[in-house]
Amino acid sequence: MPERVPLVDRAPERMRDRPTWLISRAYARASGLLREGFAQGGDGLRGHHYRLLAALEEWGPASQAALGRGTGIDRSDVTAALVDLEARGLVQRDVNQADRRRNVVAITAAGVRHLEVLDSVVDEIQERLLAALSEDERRQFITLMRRVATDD
Amino acid sequence: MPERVPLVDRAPERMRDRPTWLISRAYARASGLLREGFAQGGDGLRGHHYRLLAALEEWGPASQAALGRGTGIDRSDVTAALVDLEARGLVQRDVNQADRRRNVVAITAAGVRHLEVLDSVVDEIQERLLAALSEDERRQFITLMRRVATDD
DNA sequence: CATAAACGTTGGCACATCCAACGTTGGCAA
DNA sequence: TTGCCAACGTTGGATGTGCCAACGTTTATG
Repeated sequence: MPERVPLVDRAPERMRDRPTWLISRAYARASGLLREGFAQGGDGLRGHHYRLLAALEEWGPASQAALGRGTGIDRSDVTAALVDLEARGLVQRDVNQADRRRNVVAITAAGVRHLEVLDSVVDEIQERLLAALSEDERRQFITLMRRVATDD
Repeated sequence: MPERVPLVDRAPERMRDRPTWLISRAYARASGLLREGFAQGGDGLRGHHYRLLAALEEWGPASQAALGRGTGIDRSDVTAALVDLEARGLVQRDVNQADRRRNVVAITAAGVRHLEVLDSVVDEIQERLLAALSEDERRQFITLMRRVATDD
């Protein structure tokens, strides 16, 4: 009984076509691919690190609280991730002299280079994730997904 | 600066339309709704418990290892969830006398009743999750999602 | 009969998410 | 100016989901 059944179908029938189930399986697959990709080309960094590097590159230097609000990452998790990034020299943190409660966080040149590496890793993963879909279907998927993911 | 921006858009631009990002946001929303629903009508049960009850109701009594293989839940997590379910009287476990390594797990009458409650909770959540989509779009979404979630 | 495999169980790790509390610093109103 | 409150960064912890390793027990296989 080899039971060669895709994981998404190894579920009671009443769950198989439920959006919540499909989403959880897609999430498991996507985060597995991301973890794998980051483990290889990512120097031990993870989703939070990538999000923060990208935010800093696009929005310029910011305080940690602003980063948290902007990216939806909890303040405490921002702190932890920035400690890692700073230890790798990908980010620089200084006390804001105009308001000494705040840090000014900026991406470094090495951080920008690393972000570009991560970008290509992440891009390749999108490709693998949607490999089964045509171009048209990919656009549809993204459009529908945006509306499901938005909790207005 | 109220910044009334949906969480899905509170992200660096390079991430906003990436499937991995949209999936992770949809997952966060779906599991939030499920947690909320289970907390109210679910007696402290969670996804694993629901999956196992549904599997037992659909497939009949089974060993724990078979349940794990059938549902994609790790053996150790199956054990933990069944302990909870048994404590609530929703499931019965007996040693299989024909093979004393195995337990025979069966859903009880109370388990079936509880499963029906959970079913309606879960159904209502699908409705809320896809509220923004038309009937046609929901079918499209499910079709596409199945293919993305499948890691053949 | 000896070795290997399957079973249920325990304990642990990793990750993402979220919350509470603390000391520090700054803004603002009495 | 002073006193209170809010924002900041940080620490520590809880939760849920997913894995994996190891163990003793029991069965199957050589």
